[in-house]
Amino acid sequence: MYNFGMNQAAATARDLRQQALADAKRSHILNAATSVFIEFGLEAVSMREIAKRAGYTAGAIYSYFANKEEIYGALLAESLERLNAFVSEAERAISLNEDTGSSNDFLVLQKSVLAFYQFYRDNPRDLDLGFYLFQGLKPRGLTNEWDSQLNARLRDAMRPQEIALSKLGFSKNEIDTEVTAIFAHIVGVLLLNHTGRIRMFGKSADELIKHYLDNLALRIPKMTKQK
Amino acid sequence: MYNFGMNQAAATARDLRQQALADAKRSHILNAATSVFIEFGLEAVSMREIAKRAGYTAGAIYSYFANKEEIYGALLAESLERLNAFVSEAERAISLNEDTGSSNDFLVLQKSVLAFYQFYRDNPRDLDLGFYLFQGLKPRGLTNEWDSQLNARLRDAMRPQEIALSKLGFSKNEIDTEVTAIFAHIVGVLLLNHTGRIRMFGKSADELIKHYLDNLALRIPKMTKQK
Amino acid sequence: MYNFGMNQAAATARDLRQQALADAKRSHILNAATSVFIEFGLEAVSMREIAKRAGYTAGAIYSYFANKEEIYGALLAESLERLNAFVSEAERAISLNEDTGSSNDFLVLQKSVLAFYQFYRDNPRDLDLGFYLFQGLKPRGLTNEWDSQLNARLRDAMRPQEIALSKLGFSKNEIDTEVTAIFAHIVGVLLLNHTGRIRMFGKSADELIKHYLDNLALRIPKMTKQK
Amino acid sequence: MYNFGMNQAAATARDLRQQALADAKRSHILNAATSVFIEFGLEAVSMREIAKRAGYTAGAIYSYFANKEEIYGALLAESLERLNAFVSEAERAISLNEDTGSSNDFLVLQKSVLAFYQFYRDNPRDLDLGFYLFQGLKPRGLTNEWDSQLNARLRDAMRPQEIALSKLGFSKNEIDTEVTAIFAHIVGVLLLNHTGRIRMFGKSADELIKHYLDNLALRIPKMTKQK
DNA sequence: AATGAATGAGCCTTCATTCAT
DNA sequence: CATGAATGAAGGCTCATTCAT
Repeated sequence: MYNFGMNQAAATARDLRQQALADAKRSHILNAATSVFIEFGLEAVSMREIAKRAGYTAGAIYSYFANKEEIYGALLAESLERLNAFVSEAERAISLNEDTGSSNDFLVLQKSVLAFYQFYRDNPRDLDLGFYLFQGLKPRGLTNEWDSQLNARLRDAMRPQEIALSKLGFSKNEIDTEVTAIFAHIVGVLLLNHTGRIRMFGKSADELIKHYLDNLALRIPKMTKQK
Repeated sequence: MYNFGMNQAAATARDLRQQALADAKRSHILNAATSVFIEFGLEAVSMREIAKRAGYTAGAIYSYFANKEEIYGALLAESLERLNAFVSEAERAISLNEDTGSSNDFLVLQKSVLAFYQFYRDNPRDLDLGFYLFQGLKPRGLTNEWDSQLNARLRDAMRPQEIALSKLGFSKNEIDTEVTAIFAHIVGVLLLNHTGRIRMFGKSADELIKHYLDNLALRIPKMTKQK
Repeated sequence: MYNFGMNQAAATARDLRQQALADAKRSHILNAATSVFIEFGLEAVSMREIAKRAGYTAGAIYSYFANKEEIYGALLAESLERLNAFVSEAERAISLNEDTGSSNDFLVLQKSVLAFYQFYRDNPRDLDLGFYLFQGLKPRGLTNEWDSQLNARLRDAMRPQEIALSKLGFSKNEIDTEVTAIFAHIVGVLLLNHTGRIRMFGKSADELIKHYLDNLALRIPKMTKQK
Repeated sequence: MYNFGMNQAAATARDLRQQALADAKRSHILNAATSVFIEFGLEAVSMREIAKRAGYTAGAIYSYFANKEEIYGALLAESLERLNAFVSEAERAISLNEDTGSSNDFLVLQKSVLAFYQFYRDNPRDLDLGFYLFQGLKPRGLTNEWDSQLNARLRDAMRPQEIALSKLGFSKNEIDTEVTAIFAHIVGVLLLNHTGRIRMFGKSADELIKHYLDNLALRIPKMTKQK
C-alpha cells in the first residue's frame, strides 16, 4: 500500500528485476527439461525428473508452469525460435555478399531450404521435439492460440523460401504447393536420416536434399522462360 | 518335462505339435494386440489390454512374449505384411488389364507409389507403428536380426517401384536415389497429413503426391529420349 | 482348455475356493479400511493407508476394488447389514416373549425405534459412515443401482416400525410421515450426541428419544379411539 | 519495531490504528473466504483460493490467521452471526404487527423455529459449515474458549424459542427438553433434505417441520389448561 | 500353460505451510 | 506487510513384470 521512501521508478525497477529473475528460473527449468529430454528422450521427461535436474522439488515447478504440457509447449516455442534465428542468419549471410540477377534468387531459395534442413539435421533433439509438436501435445497444453502461434513461427522459418519462389516467378498457388512439398520432403529426409533408416537405401541425407533442389531448379518459371 | 516310456520319435512329434500350438497362440495374442492398437492407438496397447482381448490374464502373455517391446516388434512385422499384401494386390490389379508400351511402365510406377502411400494414408495406426519402428523401439524388442528383417520387408514394399524405374531406363544408382526420395517424400506428406498440420499450408496430401509424381514423370529417361 | 484328470466338480470346487479366498481378502481389506477409519476418521482413509494396514502395496488394493469410492460403498453396505441384523434381532427378542393386545404393538414400535437409535448410538463410526453415505459418495462409486440398494437396506431397517405403525391404526400417508419424522429425529439426536453438542443443552440423547416416543404414543389412533 | 523519538502516547495511538487496520484486513480475508465457501463449498476453501479472492498471496494470510482451521472457525462464527441476524429479523417482523393474547406466543414460537429452519434450508452452505463445526474442526482451530463462544451464539439463535415456550407455560426443565428436541428435529430434517435422501420417503422438509410444530401445539400447557 | 495376486516404481498434481526478501 | 518461491508430504491411480499355485 504505502511506499515509504521508494519512488515509483524504484518499485518498477524491482518488479522488473523480479520478472527477470522469474524468467531466468523458467529458463533454468526449461534447460533442465531439455537436458533430460536430450539424455533420455521425451517419454522420460517427467515432472519429477525435470525438477530433480533443476534442483527443485516436483511441486516447485508448478510455480512456473501450470502443467507438463505447458513445459512441452515452451520447449517447442524455444526450439522454433532457434530455428528462425538460424534461418534468418543464413539469409543475412547471403544478402551480405549478394550480386544482382535472378540466379541470386535461386541461390537464396537454396540457402533457405538448406538452412531449414540443416538446423534439424544438426539438432536432432529439436527434430524430436518438432515431431512431438506435430503429434503429441495435449489440448490443455496447446490451446488454439498457442497452436496458431507455433504454426506461425514454423511458417516464418519458411518465409524466405516463399519470397524467393515468388521472385523466381512462381504463382501464388504454385508457391503454396512448392513450399508444402519442400517442407514435406525435408521432414521425410530428416526422419530417414535421424532414425538411421537412410542407410538402408545407401544414400545420404545431404545427397537427397541436393537432388531435390536440383530437380526444383528445373521447374523454375523464369529460368524456363529464358530458355 | 518327464518322458516316461515314450520314444524319441513320439516325443519329437509331440514337441512339434506343441510348437504349432504355441505359434497359434502367439498369433492369437498378436491379433488381439493389433485390434487394440488399431482401435485405440499405440499408447493404449498395455499388457493388460492385450491380455483382455486375447482372453488371457496379463501374466499369461509372458509365456509367449518376453516383454512388451517384443510385442511391438511383432506388431510391426505384421503391419509390414499387410503393407506388402496391399502393394502386391495393387500391382496385380494392373498386370491384369495391362497393355503394352513404356507408358504402362510409368503407370505401374505410379500405382506402386500410390499403393504405398495410400496404405498408410488409410491406415493411420500403421503409420503410428511405423514411426514407432523408426524411433521408439527399445533394443530389447528389436535385435539386429529383427531389424534387418523388418527393413527387408519395408524394401520389399518398394520393389515394384524399383522394377518400374528400371524398365523406365533409370540406372542402378538413379534408382536408389529416386526410390529413397520417393520414400522420404511419402513419409513427409503422410506425417503432415496425419498430424493435420497440412491444413496449415492449404494443400491436400493427395495433391502433393500427385504433384510429386507429375514432376517425377518429367525426369523419366526413356520418355526424355523419345522426345 | 483341457482338464486332464480333473472332473468338472473338482474345477468348480477350486473356483469356489478361490472365490472364497478372494472374498476373504476383500473382507480383510475392508477391515483394514474400517480400522483406519475408526482410528483416524474418514479423511484419513487413503488407499495408501488402507493398504499399509492390510499389509499390501497401494496398487494391490486395486485387484479387489476398482477405486476408493467403491471401498467406501462396500464399507457402507456392510454397516447397513449390521444395522439390519441388529434391528432384526431386537424384533425377534420381542416376538419371543410376546403377549397379545395392541399395547404390544406399541411396544414393538418402541423397540424398533430404539434398536435403530441404539445401533448408531453404540457404534458411532457407523454413524460417521452413515453421514458419509448421505453426503460424500462420489457418483463413480455410487451408481444409481448401488444407491437404490443402499437406500433399500436403510428402509429395511425401518420396516418393523412401519408395520407396527400400521397395526396401530396409522394410515398409509400417516405412516410415511411418522417414519420420516422418526428417522429425522433420531438422526438429529444422534448427531447432537455424537458431537457432544448435546451437553450444551444439558440433556441426554436417551432422554430425548424417550421424550419423542412418549409424545408419539399420544398420537396413536387406536389408543386415541379407545379413549 | 523501532520507536525513535516517539513518545508512548503516540506509539499507542499508532498501535490502535494498526490494530484497527489489521482487524479490517482480517475481516476482508474472511469475506473472501466466505464468498469462496458460499460459491464452491467447503472443500474448495483452500488458502490459495481465499488469498486469490482477497487479492493476496497465500502466504499473506498467515499474517492474520495462524492456520486454515482458524479461518474455518472464523467462518463459522460469521455464519452464526448471520443466523442470529436472520432469526432476530423474523422475530422483529412479528413484534411489529403483534396483537395480544397467548395465541400470539405460539405464533412467535412457530416463527422462531421456522426462521431457524429456513435459514439453513435456504443457505445449505452454512449447513455444511455447521456440520463441520460439529465434526471436523481440529483442536487447533477450535480452542475451548472459541468453542464456548460458538455454542453460545448457537443458543442465542434459539433464545426466542425459549422465551416463547416460557410464555406458553413450559417449566424450565420442559423448556430445555423441548428446545433440544426442536433443535435435533430441525437438524435431522435439514440433513435429510440437504442430502436429498428425503425423497426416499416421499416427504418434503417443509411438511415435516409443519408436522412437528403441529404436534408441539398439542403439548402446550396453557392451551391444554384452557381446554 | 495360465491365473491372479502382488510388487514397486512411477505418474501428475494439490496443498498447507514456511521463509528470505 | 506482503510476496513468491520452495518444500515435503500426500493423494489416487496405472503399469510392466514376477511368481507361487
